[in-house]
Amino acid sequence: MSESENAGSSSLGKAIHILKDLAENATEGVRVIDLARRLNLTQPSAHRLLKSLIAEGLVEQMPDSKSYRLSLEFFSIASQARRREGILDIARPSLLRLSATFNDTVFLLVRSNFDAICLDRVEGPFPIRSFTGDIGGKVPLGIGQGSIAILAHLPEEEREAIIKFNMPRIMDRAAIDEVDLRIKIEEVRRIGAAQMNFEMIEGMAGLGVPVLDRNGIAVASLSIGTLASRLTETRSGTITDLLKTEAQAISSKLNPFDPTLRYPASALRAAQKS
Amino acid sequence: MSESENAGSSSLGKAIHILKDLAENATEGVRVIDLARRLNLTQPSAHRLLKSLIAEGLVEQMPDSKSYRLSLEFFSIASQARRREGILDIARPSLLRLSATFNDTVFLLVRSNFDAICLDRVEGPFPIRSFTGDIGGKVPLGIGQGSIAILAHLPEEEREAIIKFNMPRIMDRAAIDEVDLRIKIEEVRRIGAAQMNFEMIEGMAGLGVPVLDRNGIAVASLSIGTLASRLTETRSGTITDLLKTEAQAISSKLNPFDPTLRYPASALRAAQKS
DNA sequence: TAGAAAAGTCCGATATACGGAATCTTGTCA
DNA sequence: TGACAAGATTCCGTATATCGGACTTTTCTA
Repeated sequence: MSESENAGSSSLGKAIHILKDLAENATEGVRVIDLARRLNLTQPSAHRLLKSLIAEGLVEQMPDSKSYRLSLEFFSIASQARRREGILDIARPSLLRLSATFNDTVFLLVRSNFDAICLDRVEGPFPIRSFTGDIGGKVPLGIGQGSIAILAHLPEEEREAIIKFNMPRIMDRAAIDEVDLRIKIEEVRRIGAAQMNFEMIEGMAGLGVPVLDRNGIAVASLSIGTLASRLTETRSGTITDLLKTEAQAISSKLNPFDPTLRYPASALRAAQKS
Repeated sequence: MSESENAGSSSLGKAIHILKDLAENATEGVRVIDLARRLNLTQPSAHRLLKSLIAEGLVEQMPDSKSYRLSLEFFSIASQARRREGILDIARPSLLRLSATFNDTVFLLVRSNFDAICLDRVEGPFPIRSFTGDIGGKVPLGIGQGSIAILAHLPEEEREAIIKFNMPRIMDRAAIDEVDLRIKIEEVRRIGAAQMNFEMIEGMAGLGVPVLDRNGIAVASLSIGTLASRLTETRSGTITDLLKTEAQAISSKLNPFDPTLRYPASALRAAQKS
């Protein structure tokens, strides 16, 4: 809020802010008044917009309470965006193979502005916690091995801009400062993989490699999440090799005419939110 | 189009129609002019709305061509809607167990208006094709075993309304008429599971059971998708039993205060689209 | 059961979205 | 390669959809 000049005006902008707010409170549902207060809307406006969103099927009112929440229809519509990149179908066999081989959970992350988004994951038998969480989960570039693997393999100029923008968000969520991050990135660039160095989540460990496009720029990453105790010195070498092999296989199948995920312009707008 | 009175007016409505159109053409991307023609918009309007959607981060313009497509940000936002029901986390262990036991792909479908939406799936080693497809996929209630399992265990009045509305959509996608469907539903109600009777997809077979709430009304279904050759007479009995056991386990863990997925009012609006 | 808080509705003023026309850009064919 | 066509983008005066204050109805709470 505060000095946002023309961002939230226009009914469309407000409606989208409502959707984002509902997403953040997806489990409990949201009352009109709280929504209005949070987004600086009048009650009538909030109500009217919610009605419109319901008419379009993106929102529904919870049967018992009066609260509103996102509809599954909305989820279903947006899920189509996942197919956007051919990479989902290309990578899935690799994920299945890797998960079966390691007996661990494997992630496919792709870059989206200043974040990495989990496009797919195949679960191993061990329960794990990760920064990205489930499919659709988002994490700033720089947090987590899969995410760092991408960040480290972006063009320098872009990488610098991302570090600058993300550093506060990173320090907010993980006990790393900029020096740590830069050392880590250098190491990742050297060995072509992000190895678990410090446990960012208690008891958890990860290992990620970038998926590069024809220009050597990262568009995605393959990573595993596992118990720290399972990522021994001896295992991690083999795991890295296998991840790299699959990443290479995916790279070679990517449509060379598929645009890489670059967002020169929208960087501005992303800076506004969050 | 045609006699839509106030549905598509209001910039919000138009913007949402754009999002839906972009979702349908997620892989290729969409040109302004095609969008405008399909949605009966003027070119400037389409363009202006797209710009607004880009400003909000829901849409992005493809770097090489001028085409527009949904952003991953949009996908990430909507993914939160998946957590809406506690059922996702409750059911996941069951899915993992079942998939490991059968060596086949297991689906969790939930009801959404006249459709079933795939909330989760765990893949087995055999490549399969299904009506619902991947997570987020949608199929009319009445097509596919998991979907029929839900339909068969809804209150009679609601079921009739759904059959009436869905029949054209069903005949459009599967070689079934209303008599077939009603016979099938009776059978499913009798044995509490939707067994593969006719191959709706060449070479594929499925088997689904409903997940009931405290009132005995279906809120979801567990189903497996497999090669027809793998669903032998002897296997299907055991599979049905295991599915039922897990479905029962899920039912008992569902929060009894969680509202069931009923949509009495929004049925109207759903009838307008599609 | 009364009082308060939230939900939902109405309506006139006005800010905002609309689309025709003009301009710029991209693609195509001779 | 140049010139034409189709599409993308911008401009701007006008019509209209949106806005919020005030009001009614419903739900919560003590």
